[in-house]
Amino acid sequence: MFDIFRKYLEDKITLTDMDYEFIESVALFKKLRKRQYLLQAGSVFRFHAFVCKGFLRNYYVDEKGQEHIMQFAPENYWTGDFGSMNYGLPSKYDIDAVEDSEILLLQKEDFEMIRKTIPSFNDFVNETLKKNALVLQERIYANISLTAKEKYGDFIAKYPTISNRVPLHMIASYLGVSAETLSRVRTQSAKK
Amino acid sequence: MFDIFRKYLEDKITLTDMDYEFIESVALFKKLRKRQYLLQAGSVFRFHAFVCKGFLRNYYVDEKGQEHIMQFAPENYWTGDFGSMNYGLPSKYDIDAVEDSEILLLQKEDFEMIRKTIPSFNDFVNETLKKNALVLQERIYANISLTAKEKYGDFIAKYPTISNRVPLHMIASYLGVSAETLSRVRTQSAKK
DNA sequence: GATTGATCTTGACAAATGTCAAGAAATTTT
DNA sequence: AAAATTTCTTGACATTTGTCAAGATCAATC
Repeated sequence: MFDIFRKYLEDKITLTDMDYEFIESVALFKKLRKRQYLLQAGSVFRFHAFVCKGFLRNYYVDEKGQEHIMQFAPENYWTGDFGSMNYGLPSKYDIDAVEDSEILLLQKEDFEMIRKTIPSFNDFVNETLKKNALVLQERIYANISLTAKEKYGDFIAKYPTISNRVPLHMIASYLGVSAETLSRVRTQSAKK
Repeated sequence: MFDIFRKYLEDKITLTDMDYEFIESVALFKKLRKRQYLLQAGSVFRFHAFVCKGFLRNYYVDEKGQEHIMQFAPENYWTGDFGSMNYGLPSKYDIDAVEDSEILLLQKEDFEMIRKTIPSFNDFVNETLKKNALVLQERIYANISLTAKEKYGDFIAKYPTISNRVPLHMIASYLGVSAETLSRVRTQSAKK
């Protein structure tokens, strides 16, 4: 399972074998069956989670019991909870597996240690955080500017592979639109 | 003007006088009158901008000419455009002054240099990026989950000082709601 | 302090989206 | 293969939100 993570890193930065050995020595691995939780709201989560295989989702359940999907995390994506990680607070989010998955976990402290001792890893983290900010920004733009139809179009254009892998109601939840509206929007688009 | 920035940094990290001297030596300063642009869509912007005084907004103008506010930046906030900065692309956003403002600018290269030579500054950048991600996440949550009324309540609860400083139609634009709806929502809330 | 421009409110109506419910279709489990 | 579960679609209707237009209020400028 570590191979996948190593390949991911090799694609971004150059590390020595020793670096990799160290990272591997502190990495934890976890297999999740479909629908199994990686994190349940209410508990503290102090890991950086990297998806080697499968598909996770990060979502919030409101008082009415409605799920609001904050993030989709397929292979080669990171997930977790910055809030819980940084402030040691109980998480407000659930993370579970949409498909059977294999996850690599790095404890906050180990991750920080790696970041501080390997400059190129630090740059990579920085870069990743900036890219993440860009992605979030684009999502905000879509949220505040587009119609339901446009949101759906934007989503499948940006994430064709994700939209094939998850049920429509999850995309609806991610976009902040009802599943019925999304279903209508889609058949309407297909007609043209 | 540098004093303000120095105070801001002193509050977060400990640097030597030499560090500050170096930072000051590369910093640029800019005064903006109300409505003046710091950045116009179409041009490349390779600065980190820190607001010492005043109030900026970062927004997108769509094909229909509608403004969509991506960020409010009052004193002690950073603004800029990650996309343009990192990829050297023409910006899609406008940034202008909502009030007369004083801005400190750090060129991308200088900023990177500071980050790489001063470890605590690097940690600070990292920390700031993570906090930024949290803020964006919360905004996404509000966008996909709340009604117009709840969005407004959430906004004034989170940003009481901002909501007093900007016209209602800008808050509406930030929230992705029409100004009329927001006006109604507000009088309706006041009645109760 | 008169004028101008910006901001805010309100009404009437239109359009978009949500809700509820039921059944069809597809997928998974047994 | 049958049963169970999940997903998707569709209709009818309610609700929310947007649009357009007009006037009122407020603030800035000369």
